[in-house]
Amino acid sequence: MTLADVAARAQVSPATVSRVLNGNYPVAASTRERVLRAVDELDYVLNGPASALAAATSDLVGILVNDIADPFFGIMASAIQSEIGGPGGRAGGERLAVVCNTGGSPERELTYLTLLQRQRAAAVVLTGGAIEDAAHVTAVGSKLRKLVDAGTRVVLCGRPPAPEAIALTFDNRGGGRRLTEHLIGLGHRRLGYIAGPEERTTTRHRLEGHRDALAAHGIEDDPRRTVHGRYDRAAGYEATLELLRRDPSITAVVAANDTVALGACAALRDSGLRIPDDVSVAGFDDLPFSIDAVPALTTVRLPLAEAGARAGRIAMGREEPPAGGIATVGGELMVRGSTGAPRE
Amino acid sequence: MTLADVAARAQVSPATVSRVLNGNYPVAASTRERVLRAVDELDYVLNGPASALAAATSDLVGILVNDIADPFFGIMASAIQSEIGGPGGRAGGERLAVVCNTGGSPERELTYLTLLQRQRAAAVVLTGGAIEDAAHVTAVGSKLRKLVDAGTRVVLCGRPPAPEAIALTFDNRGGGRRLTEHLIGLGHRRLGYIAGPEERTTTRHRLEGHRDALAAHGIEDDPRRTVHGRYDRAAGYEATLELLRRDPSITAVVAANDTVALGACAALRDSGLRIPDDVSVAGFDDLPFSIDAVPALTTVRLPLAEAGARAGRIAMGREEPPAGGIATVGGELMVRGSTGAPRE
DNA sequence: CTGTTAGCGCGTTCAT
DNA sequence: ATGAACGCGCTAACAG
Repeated sequence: MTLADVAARAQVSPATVSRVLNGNYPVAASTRERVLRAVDELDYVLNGPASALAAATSDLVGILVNDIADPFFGIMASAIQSEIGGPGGRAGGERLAVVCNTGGSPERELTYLTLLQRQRAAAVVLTGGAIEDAAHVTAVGSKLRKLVDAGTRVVLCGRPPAPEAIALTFDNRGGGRRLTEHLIGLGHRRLGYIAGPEERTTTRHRLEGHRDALAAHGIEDDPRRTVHGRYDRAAGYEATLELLRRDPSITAVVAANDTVALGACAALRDSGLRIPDDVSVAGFDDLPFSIDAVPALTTVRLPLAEAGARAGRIAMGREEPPAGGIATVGGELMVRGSTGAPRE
Repeated sequence: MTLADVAARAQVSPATVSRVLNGNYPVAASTRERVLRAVDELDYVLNGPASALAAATSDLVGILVNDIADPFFGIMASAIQSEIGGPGGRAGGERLAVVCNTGGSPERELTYLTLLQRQRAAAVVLTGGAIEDAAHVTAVGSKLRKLVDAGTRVVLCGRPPAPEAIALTFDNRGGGRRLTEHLIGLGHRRLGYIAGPEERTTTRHRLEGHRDALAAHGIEDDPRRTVHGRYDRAAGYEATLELLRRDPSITAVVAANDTVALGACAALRDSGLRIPDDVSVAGFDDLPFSIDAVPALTTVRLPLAEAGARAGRIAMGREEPPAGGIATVGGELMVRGSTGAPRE
């Protein structure tokens, strides 16, 4: 079943069928009608690889995420996809917006980029924090450059800027600073910090913000009060127990994100400590479940859906990229019940 | 930059380069070495559309989900992808496992299936509940049949069986029954039920299980005690207020899933009711956050990751499909603090 | 507005 | 074990 079959049935040339299907060319209404009817009767579906080969472009758009099971990425991916999925692709049809889960692995990130390059993807959106390993940064950078050179639009969303691409970057440092300042303002002086994996930019920036705030208020940054772990609940649980072991006098725990904060809350409760009476807890991201924690979680809201939608539009060329190719998206401090004044 | 360029540099024919890259054919070790070096030096990347066209197959595998921002789907998608992503694709390389977010829209589901058909996808995995609208069921069915006929492997994961495909289906009905039986066993007689969207199979099956349990214990199924809504927190919140309005004497609320249950908890708290002292609450799925609710949520655990992994392996042909093409995956009742005996 | 022609880059015969 | 030749199905120039 090929274009030629449709053409024969509709009594036109294959080229005309192609023009009808792609809609990028004037075709007489009556002809179009006839062709579409033939397409329908034959149940014809365009051969994607063949058109991609002939046209040297494809309808595929890749979205790379670090962890698809984490709503942080799910929300962004959903927003990106909704801006891309609509009509406007080749073949009068839709684009195939597609989410690739790297699982946080540098190798898989590169593999997916290669695969998308191989498919001649129309655009690629990379989301979330990057790995800071020098070799990997170089490798990704050169991959992105090749993609850009090949005509693929590359957008970073919630990821630090890179010279090769347009970036919408989150103000993790500023958010981290304001969050810790909020706690300091409440009177806290001994704050535990649960950071994410060491090599992630998100981890580093949020931690730097925290330290900025401590320094600005003349509070010593005791390294024993910082623990690194994964961005998941179990890590938050473990890290909190470790923090309490190292220094039972802490009055607040700042977590790398909301998921980790939930683990921290569980650990505190299991240790017989009340929130926020004994220990305050703060998260980051403001994921949907954060407001349901008891007490509700103080956190920094990141406009994930808005940023994702914008990244999607830029990737589609439907919105102007920001001046200089970089835009910083700020977070908003959400003060809720999980933080309060320290015990006496 | 094409195969021919690599061939020239390696002093061999294009055919040989193709054979080295695809590894499906004997090639002298020395020749292979030379070719691979040329590939490396030229930074050559195979043209996906061209190979797919010539070979009439592609490395693309599609995973359809109803809501990518919902961890229920994220967890399954992650497991599926991890089984697919590995080596074993064409071109000695990896497969491009790709997640498509339908957002619960029938149109987008069909669109994505067409897009994957157009790309000549190697396999497609559809996850989660299906829409019961007759026209849509027919449309999807015929689409799946065409995909199967075209050589695409189609697997359903957490979705009711269809004649066109292999299915791993969740025992939603049994899980729903056991959950409600648990509450009845605690002494509850007036149970509110928050169901999902009307037209979803998951909704219907869970609700049927609930009703089975009521009937088995001679409890009248008062229709005023069932409310339908979306599978999200806000819907759970609203629905709970509605249930309380209709019948303030209910002693338990069973929710369509954990996310909805969290909304229910919030509504009960905001209404001044204690959980489980005044009203018990139960969810479904056992998503990671459910254990962090206060009190922890009684729910039915579905082995999402295991089922996803198995679906992925079947889609790759690395595991035998179940006998008869259908396997039912059971849920496990997790009794936690959110359910208890009714007040006096 | 429509038909004709010539590739797009690769896999796969068929030879050797 | 390797090379030559053909065609996969479609799009894009170029005519008309």
